[in-house]
Amino acid sequence: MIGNQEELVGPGALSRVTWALRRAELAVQTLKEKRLRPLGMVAAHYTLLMSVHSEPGLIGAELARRLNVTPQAVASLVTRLESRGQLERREHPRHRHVQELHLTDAGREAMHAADEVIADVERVITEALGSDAAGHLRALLNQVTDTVRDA
Amino acid sequence: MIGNQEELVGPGALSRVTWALRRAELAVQTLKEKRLRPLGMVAAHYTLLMSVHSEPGLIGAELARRLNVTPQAVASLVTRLESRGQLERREHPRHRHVQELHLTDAGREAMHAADEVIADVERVITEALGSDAAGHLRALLNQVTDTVRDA
DNA sequence: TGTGTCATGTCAAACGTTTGATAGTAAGTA
DNA sequence: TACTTACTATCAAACGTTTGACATGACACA
Repeated sequence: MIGNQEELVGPGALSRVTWALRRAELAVQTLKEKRLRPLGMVAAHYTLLMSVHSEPGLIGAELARRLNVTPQAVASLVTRLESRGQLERREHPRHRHVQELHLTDAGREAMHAADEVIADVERVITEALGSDAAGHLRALLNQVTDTVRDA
Repeated sequence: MIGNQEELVGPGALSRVTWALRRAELAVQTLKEKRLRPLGMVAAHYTLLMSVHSEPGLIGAELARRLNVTPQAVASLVTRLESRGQLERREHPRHRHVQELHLTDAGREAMHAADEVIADVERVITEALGSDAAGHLRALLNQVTDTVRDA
């Protein structure tokens, strides 16, 4: 019986859910980057701008936790976006050396342009699957996230 | 109407399938790394060993394509795994300066140990979802991959 | 028999991230 | 008030990957 399992290790591993998950995420991410490139933007920039847009005044450390990256990575991105005039740091009203992040008008504009591209990618997927299956997929993915998060 | 869409950009973006996909993949990957660390291995090593195991004699360039990384990244990993004695490069019988990759006994052992960990992560997920939903999820993910790949 | 074309593998440099360490600031506590 | 404790932000170094360029070797074709 052990022998059977041994022989199935190879092919079995390639048909795992986590493998399909990795491939799908990689494919989607690659497409996003490709579509975003003409706008002079990468997915990480879009994600950051979108996050700040949906929660204005977010601070760097909190943003790092939401995006699952290190604070330094956020700082690096923020510095770049700030130098482009798309994002600005403001002093936190209560904590002096804490910085709130806010979008500038240019930042909002860039974000909306990028969001159109991302929304289109989303649309391609949901149309191919059907809105019913797409909703099901989203629910299953969220369940995976919750399951794995406390494992 | 445009106004309505504008206001929905923020919250809408966070409920997208591609967002759920990213979060799930990130969570799964993080768990894998955490479980693999005690074995002195990272997910990239496991993936490479598993690929070579399932297709012995694979060459570097082909491996790079399968894993969606650059040949240089593969070479870097191969060099490390080779120095650990888990992988070996052999001269391709027909093409002299092409290198076939083969697992050593130590490599097979390490791969199996790692696979046990990965299989457990997979099991946690499939049990939480039920094997029925897990199969459905895998099918949906593959459909996403195929859809996005030629878009 | 040359010759062009393609693919593999390697080197070097640039880039972005993580890890580790440090300084500054606010809040809770003795 | 003084003193922890916790959190934020920043600097410096290490690490891994990508990008670009190059040499080698095999195959197809004139």
